[in-house]
Amino acid sequence: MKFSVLERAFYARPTLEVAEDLLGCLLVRELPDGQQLAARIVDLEAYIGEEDSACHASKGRTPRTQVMYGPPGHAYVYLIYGLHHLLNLVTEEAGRPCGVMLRAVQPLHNEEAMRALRQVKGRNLCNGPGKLTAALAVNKDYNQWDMTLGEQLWVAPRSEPLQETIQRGPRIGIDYAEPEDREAPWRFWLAENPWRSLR
DNA sequence: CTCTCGATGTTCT
DNA sequence: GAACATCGAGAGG
Repeated sequence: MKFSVLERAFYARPTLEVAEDLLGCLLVRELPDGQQLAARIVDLEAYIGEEDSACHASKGRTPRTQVMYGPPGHAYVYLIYGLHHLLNLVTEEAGRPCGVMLRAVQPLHNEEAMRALRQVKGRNLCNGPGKLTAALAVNKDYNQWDMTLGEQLWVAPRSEPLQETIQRGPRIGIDYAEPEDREAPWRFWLAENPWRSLR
């Protein structure tokens, strides 16, 4: 199976545009043993710059947020609650700290291998931001990874036009943010897709 | 089905 | 020392 690669120009656009266009695209993972896994992106959230109080970069440039200030098309992976890795894709031009966090994916290719990595039944496999990283063996070693290389971890364009309609609403789990940012409809998902995140 | 709670490590105060 | 872009187990309805 050969998957093509979204190039850097795709990510170097306004974050909300990138977020919408990423829905239905394929997150592709190549394991050390050569196995390829692929899953459709069905649920995600945008985090938009220092002025977005929900964005990690709202605290400014730190060792942790450094990668968001770098060029687009790189991965921002961090550990949350000491347990779960979350995967973001850096967007917009270098110097502007923005990104998209992946919340849920739908297994498309080699689901058995994902189940081997994460032993659960049903849609529990990857319908949450911490679940999908486990199912695809993504951890903080992939922080700053260049997603345009087309090796180990990358995103491929939609294999066919979107059938589902796109829905949007407020982001999840950001109670600490300012009300206007908490309410901003910067989460996008595919309507009625059973693989989307539960919350 | 719902709710509550504990786990665990990094970051920032 | 608190907070954290979460998850799963266990209790109860």
